[in-house]
Amino acid sequence: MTRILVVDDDPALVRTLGINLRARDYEVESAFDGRSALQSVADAPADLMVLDLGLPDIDGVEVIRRVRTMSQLPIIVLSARHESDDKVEALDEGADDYVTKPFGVDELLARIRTSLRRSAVEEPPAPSIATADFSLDFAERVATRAGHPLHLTPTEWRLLEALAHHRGHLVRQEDLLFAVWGNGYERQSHYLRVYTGNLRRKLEPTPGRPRYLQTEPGIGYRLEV
Amino acid sequence: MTRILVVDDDPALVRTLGINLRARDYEVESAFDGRSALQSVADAPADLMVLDLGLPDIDGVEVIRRVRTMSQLPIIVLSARHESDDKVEALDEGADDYVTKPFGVDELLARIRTSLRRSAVEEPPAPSIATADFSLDFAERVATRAGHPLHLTPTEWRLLEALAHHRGHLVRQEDLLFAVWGNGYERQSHYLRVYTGNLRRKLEPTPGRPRYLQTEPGIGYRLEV
DNA sequence: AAGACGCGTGAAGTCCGCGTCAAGAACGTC
DNA sequence: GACGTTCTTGACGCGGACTTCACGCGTCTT
Repeated sequence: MTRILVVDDDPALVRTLGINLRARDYEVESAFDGRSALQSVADAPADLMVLDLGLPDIDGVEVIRRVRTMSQLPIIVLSARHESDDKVEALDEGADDYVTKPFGVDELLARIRTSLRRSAVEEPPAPSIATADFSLDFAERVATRAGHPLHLTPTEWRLLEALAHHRGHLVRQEDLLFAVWGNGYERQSHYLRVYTGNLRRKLEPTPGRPRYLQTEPGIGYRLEV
Repeated sequence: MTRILVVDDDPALVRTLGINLRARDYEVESAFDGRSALQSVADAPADLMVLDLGLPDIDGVEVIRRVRTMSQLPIIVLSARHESDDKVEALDEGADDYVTKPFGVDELLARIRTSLRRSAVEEPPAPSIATADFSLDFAERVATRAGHPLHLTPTEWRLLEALAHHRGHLVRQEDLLFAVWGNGYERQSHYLRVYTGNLRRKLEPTPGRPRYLQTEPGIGYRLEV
């Protein structure tokens, strides 16, 4: 199991990021300041580190410097600042990649995959789903309905993926929005209404009476299989 | 970030090389003699090594020999014009490529890319493919279309190989780019558009409506046989 | 009972990614 | 040094995907 250490002083971001990473079958560890991040690396280094540069106690670049004295694990830096000074400095100190906030999970996941591949850690597999009415293969991106191939758009796949990883469990709107559209969209629940509608129209035998994709009003959605 | 170790006793050369490599987003480490080069490899081996054979302290070939006891990282040898004996010897000891001084930076960069690519994807050639419309023999690098020989460029072969290696499965854009163009090109999906277009024009019976090389928008491509 | 709220649906306008063409640069060959 | 091939990069059109809005309906609140 691939372990990822997320370091950020924003608890909300750490939480949503953690949920999304766990949904991809990564094992997630979190730290909210530089000190505990360093402690974590010293104790049991993860396979990859996602590090916010703006930490309360220690400067982010300094964290990188100290981590590098202990481990060569890939570091992906997050920063709200657009100044390239930080970027250059962080990369010089040994960061592997850089993502500016706000960012989409997809972008971060892609960079995580790339960094892990460079450090020769294999990525976790994606699950598949098969019901009486449809089947979904996330690795191959193939969906069938009554034996016939079914076309799903990229956004529909992303939403389904976020739901499928927590199959049987309630997924909050904010988490779905973050998983599919990235942060900064926490309030725009129109998206979810439109795309859950699309999915039900394509997957459910009776879209008006959903059997698999269920609504939890005010909270979120649940994929029941 | 890919790290390259440059070893040469000429500070001016090390400096200009460093500038050019950093401009290409490589991380550069330098050493001016064999001893510190070996030290560097022992401490934290880079992803690739550029090594001048004429070092002040240890013979270049000897450096290669000792490096090979520690690491399999690609080694590109720099040598002055006349010493062809050294070149052969260096290759025998496990160097991957050589460049004779004086050389162009572009030439060295090209060889660096090639070596990194080789070391990253050390895969056996994909097995042959034969369909109703064309046949591909990767070991022999021979393609035919309707019985007639068909010419494919090196890049087209590499792309086809990357696809054929996972035939029937979805291959992500990032993976294709990495396999064909090497590090640092993960985001330039323009290449893929051009070269998938080339391949379809040469292989598909109706390039406008691909039967074998299929697009998964936003994700990647799939070779269906 | 009336209003507020959230969800589902359809439809319009915009945007984005893909495929295509073409020109210039780089490379290898003679 | 000239030529042909290959690679790289830019521009552009097109179709599908996304975003956004308006509206109807059901449920919950007061």
